[in-house]
Amino acid sequence: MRKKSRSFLPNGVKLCYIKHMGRPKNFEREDVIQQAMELFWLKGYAATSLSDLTEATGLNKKSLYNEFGSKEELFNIALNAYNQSKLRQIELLTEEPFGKQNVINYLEDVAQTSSKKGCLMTLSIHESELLEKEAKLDVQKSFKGLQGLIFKNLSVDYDKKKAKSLALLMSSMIFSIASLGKLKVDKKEIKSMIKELIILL
Amino acid sequence: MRKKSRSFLPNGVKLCYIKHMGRPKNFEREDVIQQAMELFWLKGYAATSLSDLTEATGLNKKSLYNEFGSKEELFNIALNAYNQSKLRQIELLTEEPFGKQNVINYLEDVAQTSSKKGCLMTLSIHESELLEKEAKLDVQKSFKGLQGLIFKNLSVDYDKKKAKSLALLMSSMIFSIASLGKLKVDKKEIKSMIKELIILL
DNA sequence: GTTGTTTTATACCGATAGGTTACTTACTCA
DNA sequence: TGAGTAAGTAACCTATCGGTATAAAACAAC
Repeated sequence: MRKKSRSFLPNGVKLCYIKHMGRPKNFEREDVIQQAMELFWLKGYAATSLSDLTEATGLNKKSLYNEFGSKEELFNIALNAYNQSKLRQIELLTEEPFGKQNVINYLEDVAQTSSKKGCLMTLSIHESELLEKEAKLDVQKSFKGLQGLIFKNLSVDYDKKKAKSLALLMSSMIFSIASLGKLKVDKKEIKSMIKELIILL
Repeated sequence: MRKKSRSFLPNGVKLCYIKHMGRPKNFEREDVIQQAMELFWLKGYAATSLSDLTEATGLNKKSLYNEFGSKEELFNIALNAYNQSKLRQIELLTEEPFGKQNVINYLEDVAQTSSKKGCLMTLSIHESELLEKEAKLDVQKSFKGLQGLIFKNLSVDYDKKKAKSLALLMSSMIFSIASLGKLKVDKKEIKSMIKELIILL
């Protein structure tokens, strides 16, 4: 009888099986997010259609909507994943001791990893007229976060006013680099450019 | 008789009247281009629909197509007009004598005129995956032109290698500034930022 | 095997995209 | 005035947009 086999559980409590009921999904959520991210990154939000997404991910529309709710929500999730993927780079700005060397390391890494695909966050900023508040706030917050971290590092070496201006300059270099990437400017040239910039520090 | 009144013309040559035949247009081509430009500038190519364009310009679809051929062609023309409108700024880089002061003047003007709408060229770069060759080449050419002019000015004060890197840095600031504009960063901050940058020169 | 649950495939929805057709209107020319 | 021409209007075209309804398929529990 069932009662015997579950007698170790309190009344009303059921076993929670790892395997869920119903037909199993035949996709990995993280993979799908990754693929969607690549697509949005390449084409932007407006120009990426549901057909593009279903084609790239292998999922059909219904499954996409079951999993993510809407194109917009999927975009927000993808944008988030993109920002997460940049965390390693950002962490260069949290190394002890704080100071301008962290900023130099960060900028050199950004130049080194610059891509011909540009940068999803930069793209989103320019598309922001189409996006809902959530995505707008996301990019706003991401950039402010970066700017703040750079400011914190530069505050060690400069007075507040100068640190602020320099932080804006250094943080906004991600936009320059993203655009140069899209323009297929050689990575070597971008690195030389950054070399010149960090003379300021 | 006609012959008498046109006797001063050679045979087979007709008077070319300023007024053209048929119903006159009730729009100014330049105005329409301007309005289209503003719209593309605000929303980007992909997100600007024909309805948006007809609404903003007052022209109906047929007239738009008669005049400009297609959405893509209109965009190319608008992008061109945008670049033309930036010529005054660019001319700061052709003042005699050539030298870094020209670049400083240019950058300060770019900062001064930075807009919350960003920059149509920068937006187009990030949308370039959607655009046909013509628009791509246009932005490519525009940027190379700017970069070349800045290089020419900096070559007066620096050796070739340094001038090249500095030129890339200074020219790509238009992308940073455009993005900061879209992020609603205060113009005053942008100007302070540029103040810091030109210390390099 | 039956029942319940979840995912999948397919077909469909109204709305809108970019673009065109057919016709009317407004002008020049003679 | 009437013929010729260019521009404007509105209805229409097909394709695709983001999003859904329905039902078959694949699993767990029993």
